[in-house]
Amino acid sequence: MEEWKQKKALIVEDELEIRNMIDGFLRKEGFSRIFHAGSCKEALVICASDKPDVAILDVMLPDGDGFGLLTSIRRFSQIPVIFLSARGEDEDRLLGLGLGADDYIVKPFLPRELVLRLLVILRRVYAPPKIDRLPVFQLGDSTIDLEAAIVTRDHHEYALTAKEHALLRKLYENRGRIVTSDALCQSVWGDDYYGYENTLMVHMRRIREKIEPCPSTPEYLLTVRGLGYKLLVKEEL
Amino acid sequence: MEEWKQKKALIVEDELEIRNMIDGFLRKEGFSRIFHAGSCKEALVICASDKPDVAILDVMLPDGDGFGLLTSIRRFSQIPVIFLSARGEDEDRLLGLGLGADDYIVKPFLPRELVLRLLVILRRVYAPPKIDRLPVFQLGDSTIDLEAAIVTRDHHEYALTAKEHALLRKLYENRGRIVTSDALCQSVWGDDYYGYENTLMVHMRRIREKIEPCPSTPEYLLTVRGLGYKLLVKEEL
DNA sequence: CAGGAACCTTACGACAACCTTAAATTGACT
DNA sequence: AGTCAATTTAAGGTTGTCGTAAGGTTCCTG
Repeated sequence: MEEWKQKKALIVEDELEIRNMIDGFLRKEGFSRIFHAGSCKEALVICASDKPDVAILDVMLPDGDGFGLLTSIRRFSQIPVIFLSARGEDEDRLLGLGLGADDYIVKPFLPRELVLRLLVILRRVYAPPKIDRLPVFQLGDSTIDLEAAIVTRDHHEYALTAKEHALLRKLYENRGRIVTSDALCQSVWGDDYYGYENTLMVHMRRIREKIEPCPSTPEYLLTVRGLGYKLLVKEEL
Repeated sequence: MEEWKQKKALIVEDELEIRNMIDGFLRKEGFSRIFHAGSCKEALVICASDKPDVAILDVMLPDGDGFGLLTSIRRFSQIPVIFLSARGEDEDRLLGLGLGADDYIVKPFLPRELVLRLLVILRRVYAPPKIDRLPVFQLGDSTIDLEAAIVTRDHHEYALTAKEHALLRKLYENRGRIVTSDALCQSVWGDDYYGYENTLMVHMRRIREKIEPCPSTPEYLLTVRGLGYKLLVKEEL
C-alpha cells in the first residue's frame, strides 16, 4: 500500500537548517531513504550513484541555480523534480515548470503540502502499469494464468511461487524482447540485487520445469548468452 | 510530439466569464477538445459520457464544492484533476491534494502557469511507458531486431551474440557515418581495448555472415580502409 | 610490379557463462 | 518448537562464445 515511502528522495539545498527541516518532515511522514546535497556538484554525484526516485531542488545554490542543475540532470535521467524557492516571481515559476519540473513550491510552504505534492508525483510517476488484471496466455501446450499464478499443462496444474510469478510477469511484459539478468533481478529483489545471479538461474530452472515440455531444451523461455533471457510468445489469446 | 494537445480537457466552473477565459488560454496553447460544465451535476455527466483526460475543477460550485465532486468522480474514474480556487487557505489546499488532486492552483493565476502545470500532469499520466527501446531496422533483405537480438533473412533467423549485438548497436547509432575501430573496440571491451583489433575483425566477419547476402562482398557493413567501418541503412521501419 | 600494410578468413581450444542438483536456510503457519 | 514450502547457497558439470593464431587476399605506394 504505502510503498511510496520506500522511494529514495534527494534534497538539494545549501542551508543545512532547511535541509534538515525537510528531512524531518519526510521522515515524520514515513520516508527513510533520504539523500542530501548542498550543491549542484554533490547533487549530480548522488543522482548518478544512488539513483533517487524523486528530487527536491532549491533554486538558489552556491555553485549555480536549480534550473541549470535540472538541465544537467535531464541529460541522463528523467526523475521527477520539485523546485523549492524563496523566489516566487512569476518568471521563475514559469521557467521551472517549463524546464520540465513536476512542481514548483514557493517558500515558506506547509510541510504537509510538500509531502502531499511529493506523494502525488510519486503516485503518478511510479504507478504500477495501469493493468489491474494480469493476463492469461498460451505457451505451446501450457496455459499461464498470471492472475491466478497457475500454469496448466497436460491436465496438470502447477502453482507459481512469488518469485516465479514476478519473473514471468516481467518476462511477459517484455515478451519477444531480451530481458537482461540485471533487469530481472531488479524487478524481483529491488535496487539492491547484487549477488542474486545464481538464484535467478535456479528460479529460471523452476519456471522451465513448469512451462516447458523439456526443461533442459527450452522452447519458450530462452537463454541469450551474455545478454539475458527471452520469452517467446507465439500466439495470443 | 505535442500530442498532449489532442487530449480532452474538462473545465468545471460556474462563472461563465472565467470558464471562457480558461477555455481561451487552452485553445491559444493548442488544445481543441475542451468540455465545459457549470455544476457538479453537469460535470459528472460529461465525465461519464465524454471521458475527458484531465479535469480542471473550481472549488466553489452552485450545487456543491469541488471536493465533493472529486470524491464522486473518483468512484468511477482515476482521471487527473487540477483544483482552481479563490480560496487559498492552507486547509483547502491540503484537503484538495489529500483527496487525490494532482495540483491545486490559487486564483488569480498566470494563464501560462495553468497550461504548464496541465502539461506536466498530462505528460506524467499519459507518458508512453518509457521507451528506451532499441530499434528494429531493415538492411536490404535482412531485418535486424536489436531488442530481440535476431537477424531475419530469407526465412532464416540468426541469433546475435553479445559482442555482435554490442557492435551492431554502436554501428547503428552511428549509421551512415564511419566508426573507427578504436571506437568500436571501446564500446565492446571498455577503455582497455588494446590488442583486440583482430578480434574485432573476426566479429565483423560473423556479423556479415548474418546480415549480408554475400559476406565477402559486403553491401551494408562496409570497411573503410585505414579509418574503420560504416553501416549503410537505406530505409527505416 | 614488388613489397608491405591493412584487412580478411578459417579453425580450434579455453574459459566464462550458464545449467543442474542437492543441501541449507529462512519464514510462515500451526 | 515443529512442519512445510519457498528461497538461497553451494558445488560440480556443460557448452557456446570469444579470442588467438596462422595463412590468405586486396589495396596502395614507390
